Amino acid sequence: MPTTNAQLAAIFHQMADLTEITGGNRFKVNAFAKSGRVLEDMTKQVSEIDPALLPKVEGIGKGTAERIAEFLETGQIADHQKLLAQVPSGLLKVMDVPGLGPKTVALLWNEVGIESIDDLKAKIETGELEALKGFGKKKIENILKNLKFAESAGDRQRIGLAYALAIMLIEDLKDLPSIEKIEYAGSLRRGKETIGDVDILVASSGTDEQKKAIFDAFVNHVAVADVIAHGDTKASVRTHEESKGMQVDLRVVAPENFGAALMYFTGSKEHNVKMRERAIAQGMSLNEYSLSKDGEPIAGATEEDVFAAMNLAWVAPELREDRGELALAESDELPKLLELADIKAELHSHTTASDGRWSIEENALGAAGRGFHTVAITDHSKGQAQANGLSEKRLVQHIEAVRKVAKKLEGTITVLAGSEVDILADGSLDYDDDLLAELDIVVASPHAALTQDPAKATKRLLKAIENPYVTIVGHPTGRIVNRREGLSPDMEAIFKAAKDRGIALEINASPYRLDLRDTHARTWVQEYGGKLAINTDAHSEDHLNNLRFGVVTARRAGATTDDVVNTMSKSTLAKWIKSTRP
DNA sequence: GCCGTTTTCGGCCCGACTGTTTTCAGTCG
Repeated sequence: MPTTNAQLAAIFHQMADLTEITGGNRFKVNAFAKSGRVLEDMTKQVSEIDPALLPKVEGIGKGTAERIAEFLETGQIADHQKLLAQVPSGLLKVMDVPGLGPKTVALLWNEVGIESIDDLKAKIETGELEALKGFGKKKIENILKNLKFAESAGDRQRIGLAYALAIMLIEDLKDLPSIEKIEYAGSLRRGKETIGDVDILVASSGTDEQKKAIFDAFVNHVAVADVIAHGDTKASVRTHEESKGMQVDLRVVAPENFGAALMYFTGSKEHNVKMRERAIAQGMSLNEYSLSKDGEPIAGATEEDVFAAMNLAWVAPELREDRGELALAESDELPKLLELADIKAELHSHTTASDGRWSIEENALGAAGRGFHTVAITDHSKGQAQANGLSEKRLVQHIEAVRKVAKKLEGTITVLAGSEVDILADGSLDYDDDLLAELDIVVASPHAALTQDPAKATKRLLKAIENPYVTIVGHPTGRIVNRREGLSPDMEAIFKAAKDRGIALEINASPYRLDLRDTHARTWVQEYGGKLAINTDAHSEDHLNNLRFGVVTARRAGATTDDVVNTMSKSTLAKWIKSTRP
């Protein structure tokens, strides 16, 4: 996300929090938060959008448009500054402590003068909090526990970790008697790159006794460190450090409610709000149990039932972000999203020649084992010395070795000799064109100088895209989820140039990368009609399992099989690669 | 503050769990 959009998004989120603490209009709070969310999702720099069109963007009205203009002109927003002046800055951190919301924080501030986390700790120590109305022993104990957690735990975790945790729990619970269905929901099901907590939903028509057994198994699971809540229909736990202390919520519902519950817990929250408003407009009401009319349930067993009863096509979870999906569902114009099984080629993978942990042949057979018709061996170029990148001389030998394996495996899988060639800081590539011409396919990726400013980054990537031998730009921004921001180039300029060249931009499927990210991929596909390449960047067999994360990211972008080069038939793919080269 | 095929004014989603309550407010998702 470009810096300005990120700054603005943060300001609007903060205005929402501050307005909440000061007891402002709660609908205004929602509106501020919505503006923040919309800004986060934008690919285009807000400064490049015609100010007259800005209020037309859903979630941004006259007020927000004016504030954005004010920020672009002066670098700050007066209303934001006014709110900041009213509320001690440390209070916002206090609100981040789980269990402490705006009402409690305001009370702590107004009644005992707590203005920061340190104040909170001190007042608990002196026992002043116990005198407050509504503050019992248990509540204070919980605050202490949550303070500790807030200090040690990170925010959201990468999807790879959350997915592994969810699958482990589901595997360990699914055979309990009376469990009819069990699925993960939440942002994990929507395929977001990071997950706040894991939601697991169970359908059961079992006895109270059997349901109790399900919850008992859950809260006593070996991965569980702490039980946060444990009721008759719902339990929440915190996991051990191996799973980064992630929170997991388990919910058990009757089978006739499973679909409505799955929708509810899959979210997003914003999508759900739109669905409920829509139900009301149609004279019905929707909750996590069913869609009902005049108090009588009319749908709930499956998601399809509920959507159909509201005259909507079923919306894939990845699209449930309140980005216009309901309008498309109403007119039955939702894209037919690509599926994991549609992927038939891996176009970016490594071997022991550079930093992979498997041979050329193991790699090729691994890809063949997944049902792929083509694999490209793309080891690192010489600039990646720490990854044992190939010198020109070694690359020539490597090409030979790949061709030998290719010949041996003829009829099993097509093996392409390629390279993941470094895009150097100035945009030149790490090998000369003469050498690149010898390869079947070139993935060009940035690896170093990932903190350069946006203007330089844009120039750098544009120069690489101009190279006639580049077929795919690999992990275009070089970001690492939750760790490194990576490049923030002018994505629109990149898209335009890549589209003109007819090359593909990669969604690197590693849960550490997911680069392009969903919002970029969405613009690339929806607005430019650009081609995506979804690659695992496999350094070993198990990395091929990451493909699912690349696919859900592409699905979040609304991508169909037509948008993704890895879904092409063998001959079409070969033709397409040729078409990108001189 | 945002929004509109019942609306440019007057609405704006819904339920479980907890802790502290003796009937409910706050938080969370």
